[in-house]
Amino acid sequence: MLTERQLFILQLLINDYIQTAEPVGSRTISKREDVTFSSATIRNELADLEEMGYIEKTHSSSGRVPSEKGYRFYVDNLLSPPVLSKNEVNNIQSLFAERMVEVEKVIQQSAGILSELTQYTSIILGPEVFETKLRQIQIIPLSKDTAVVILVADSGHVENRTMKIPPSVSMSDIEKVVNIMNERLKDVPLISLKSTMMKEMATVLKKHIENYNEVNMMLENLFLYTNAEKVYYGGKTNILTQPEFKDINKVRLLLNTFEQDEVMYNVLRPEKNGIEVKIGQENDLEAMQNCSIVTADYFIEGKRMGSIALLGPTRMEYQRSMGILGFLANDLTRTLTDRYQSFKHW
Amino acid sequence: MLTERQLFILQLLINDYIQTAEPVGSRTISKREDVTFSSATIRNELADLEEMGYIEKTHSSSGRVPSEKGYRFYVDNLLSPPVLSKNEVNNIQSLFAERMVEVEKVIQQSAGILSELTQYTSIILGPEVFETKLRQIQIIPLSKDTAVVILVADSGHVENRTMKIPPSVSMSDIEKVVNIMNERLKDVPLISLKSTMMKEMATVLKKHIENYNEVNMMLENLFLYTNAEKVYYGGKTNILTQPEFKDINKVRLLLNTFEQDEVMYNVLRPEKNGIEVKIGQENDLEAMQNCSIVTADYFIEGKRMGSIALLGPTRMEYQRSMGILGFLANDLTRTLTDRYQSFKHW
DNA sequence: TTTAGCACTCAATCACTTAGAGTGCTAACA
DNA sequence: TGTTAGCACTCTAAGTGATTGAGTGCTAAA
Repeated sequence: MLTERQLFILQLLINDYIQTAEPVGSRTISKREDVTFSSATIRNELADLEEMGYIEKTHSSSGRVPSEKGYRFYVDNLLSPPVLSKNEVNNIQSLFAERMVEVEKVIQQSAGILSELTQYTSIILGPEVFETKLRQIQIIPLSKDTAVVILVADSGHVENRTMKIPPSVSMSDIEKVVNIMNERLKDVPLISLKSTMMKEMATVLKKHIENYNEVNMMLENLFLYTNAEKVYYGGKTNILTQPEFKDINKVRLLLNTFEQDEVMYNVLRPEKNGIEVKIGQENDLEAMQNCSIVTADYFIEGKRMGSIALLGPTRMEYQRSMGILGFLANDLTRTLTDRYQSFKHW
Repeated sequence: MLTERQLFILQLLINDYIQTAEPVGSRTISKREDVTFSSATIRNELADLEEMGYIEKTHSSSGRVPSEKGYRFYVDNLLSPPVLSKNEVNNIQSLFAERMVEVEKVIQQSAGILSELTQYTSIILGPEVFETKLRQIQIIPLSKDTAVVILVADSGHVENRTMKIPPSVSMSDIEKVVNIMNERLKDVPLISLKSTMMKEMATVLKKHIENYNEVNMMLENLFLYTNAEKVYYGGKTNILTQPEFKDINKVRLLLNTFEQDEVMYNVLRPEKNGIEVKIGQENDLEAMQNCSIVTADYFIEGKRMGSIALLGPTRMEYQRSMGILGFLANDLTRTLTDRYQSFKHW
């Protein structure tokens, strides 16, 4: 168990290190005005804290640096509830005051604000297709053997893909299929479009359509990609300003990871509700083992729709980051729920 | 005027420097088996070449490095017509053999291949809206005051935006507007949609629509953004492996530039036809003044549709890059023209 | 005109020193 | 018994000087 004083010293040390990125020595701590005991006492305490694994030395005569265990303890036990500055609150609220029409834009802007306020990299996972439902499906022919299929979701999200039409399938068949789809698939969640289609439509299609097999193949291809959520970034290169990223190879590794959406999905899919912090090695990805990620979820009508995150060095301003992130997640939840209800109850 | 031998030496020097990234000395050159004269002779020649500004020293007793003038001369006069290896040709052609349906995908894959073959960063400017024409316009209501507008171009390109509908405008009005638009705006190039609309539709609209002013405002907003071409990247971080990018600030500057599409449009819009090379300071952007860019255009039915580019250090493998780029531009032109014709003559 | 030879320059590297920040330990003190 | 002053010790960072080697420019001879 840690004594009061050890807690205090650990807190001071981590705060100092977060600011300076330099190992913190006993003298530095003792010079603070709210510290009454001497550097020698602090040395003793530091030795104990080190023995317990909360702090480390970079070399035998260096100051101390928080270990990951130390950060974990700090985040779990030593943070006071975050207070946002007026400026920060204004910044965020003026964003939502704008009442932008497009969800994509709201999210992109949120990412921008997050990274601007924190100087870290912000990552937002767009609303999951999970909950959005099909509003309408349309097919527009482009040439004798290609057409564009357009799916409109009730969230206003539009997806389109170009597809090849086998020669054996006639345009009137296609029209029939589309009509049937619009009847049967309306309000089906995008995510289960494929399975619902296979179940619900097979018999109907067989009855009305000549070339059932070709059509079926075509439709299978159409819904092949569960077109996953988009990942939005703000301040992608902000993280490069951190001294821990002077090594260009780390940078490359990280930036490459950013490009792989599938990988990022997993990074952002939090394991528990609320604000979650992953510190250093707690991240599975090699590229992120010098980083910490703070994630929060946003909701629509109480259902989790996506998440927003801040990526910084392990030496991250956790308190402030968590505060800003939580606040924005709330506003995002409120805004999107409002909007969704206006769509739904229409 | 340069003598034969000076040309030869300059060529050797640049080739060597492109490979090694190290200043080249007279001895290094003299050791090559196709060099018959001594290092002392080469020193004299190097001194002359330096005086003429084709090469530089990094310090008073260092080997020589090509100047930008030197690279320029090299590119303009010393390159033999590029020969692609079988492997390279196969790689590129197997890409186009796939016959992907979506233009976006073709382009994305091209970017991938380019960066893989060259280890530089590839940048492709998607087909310009310039030549593609409107095929159909659709409006799908989302709630009582919002709707999604979908524009489908004859290239298969789909654009959509969500818009607010003023309360004074009725759904039937909207339908009328859409009908009129589909009549009048079909086959109008996307780029001139707005102006054509203003000219052609004003009188018709006034006649048929009650709230002409509101509707007009709405439409103006709709076409406000000339939704510009997309920029595709391959190997965004490849350039970081080059030794000239060990400075993290240069990296940041460059990567930030990549994020700004509008800036990149100008980078990629070439001044003349054919394969163009911009070396170092010839680039306007500060972030790219250590870089060279090779650009080539691709065409549809003889009309320029976009460009593809390779970004590397000034010490770039110009000959190979130009070869690969030109070859791919050709194939892209062929593929897209084929496809476009199948759309157009349908 | 070419080349061998030589003096000279400079960056890079290594060994060495010094300064300073930090530690751990011990002994004295409250 | 907990705290602190004092001191020896450690290690890094920064600076100095010597050495090496790759390179140059110049000169004089072939």
